[in-house]
Amino acid sequence: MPELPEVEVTRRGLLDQLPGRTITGITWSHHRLRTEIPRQLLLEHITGQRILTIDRRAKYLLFRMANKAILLIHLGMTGKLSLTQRETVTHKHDHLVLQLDNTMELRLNDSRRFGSIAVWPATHAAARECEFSTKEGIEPFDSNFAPDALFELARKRHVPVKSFLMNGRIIAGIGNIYANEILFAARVHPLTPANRLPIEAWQKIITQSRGILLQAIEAGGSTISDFLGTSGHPGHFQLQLKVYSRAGLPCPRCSRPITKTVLAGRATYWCPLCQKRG
DNA sequence: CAATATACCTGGATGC
DNA sequence: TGCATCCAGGTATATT
Repeated sequence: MPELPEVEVTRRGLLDQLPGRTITGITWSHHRLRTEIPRQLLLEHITGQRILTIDRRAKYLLFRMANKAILLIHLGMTGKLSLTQRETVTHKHDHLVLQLDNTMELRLNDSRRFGSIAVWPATHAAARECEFSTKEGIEPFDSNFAPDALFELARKRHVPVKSFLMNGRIIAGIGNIYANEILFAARVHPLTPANRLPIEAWQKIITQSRGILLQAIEAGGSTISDFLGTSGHPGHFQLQLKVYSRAGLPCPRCSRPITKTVLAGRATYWCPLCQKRG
């Protein structure tokens, strides 16, 4: 579910309320997420700590604690973080609950359990973060997300440009919904081999990536079936989607029916008239 | 090394 | 109503 915009919307929702708060207790489910919940590390390094701030890298949230430890949360496909009053009924698939020093708690709900939780103790946090960050791709809002850089990275890659955009080791934060939308906005055919795109096409992709992701953030993200912001409200960018999940419906630009295929296991949509192969 | 397939899960929609 | 099947926003790992 959550791509960069949904993770960023979650981060902003948390920033209103969490910095300055202390985590007074932690509970968890007996299930494992994509990885085992690091229960011992949570107890030792996060319980009793004050939250300084929350950052985002790729689709990960980094909770920076006063003791310099870092709590890392990934939402997977169905993860949602919510800030709720302690007495509010709990839900099936609540896997982590951070009790705060007021009447609230932060709950992680994730039905498919593709999310993950990690704790980096203060003594290793800086090194772990550095190591982690080098493995993640370029941030779309970073200045090094630039045409010449992408052209160079794509030089030896014959994969379709859509797979290239979705490769988190190359570019951070772009998942299936936004890859489809960005390529429509840039008028680039999703099956174009990455190494065949001229520098001008990369420029368009960059401009449209930032435009689409920003619009999506402002719209509170996309709620396809279950994404909710931290206060429980859905996003509404799904109402502005031009091609994603719109197979057979008219292209908003030219009215031709939107085409769908499956690429590397992921649904891929484009307008056969507006998006030409490079 | 690059590209693809597979595995990890639940739940909603669809079809019989 | 029940049951089987397919599909879904992600990513690490194994395999070609």
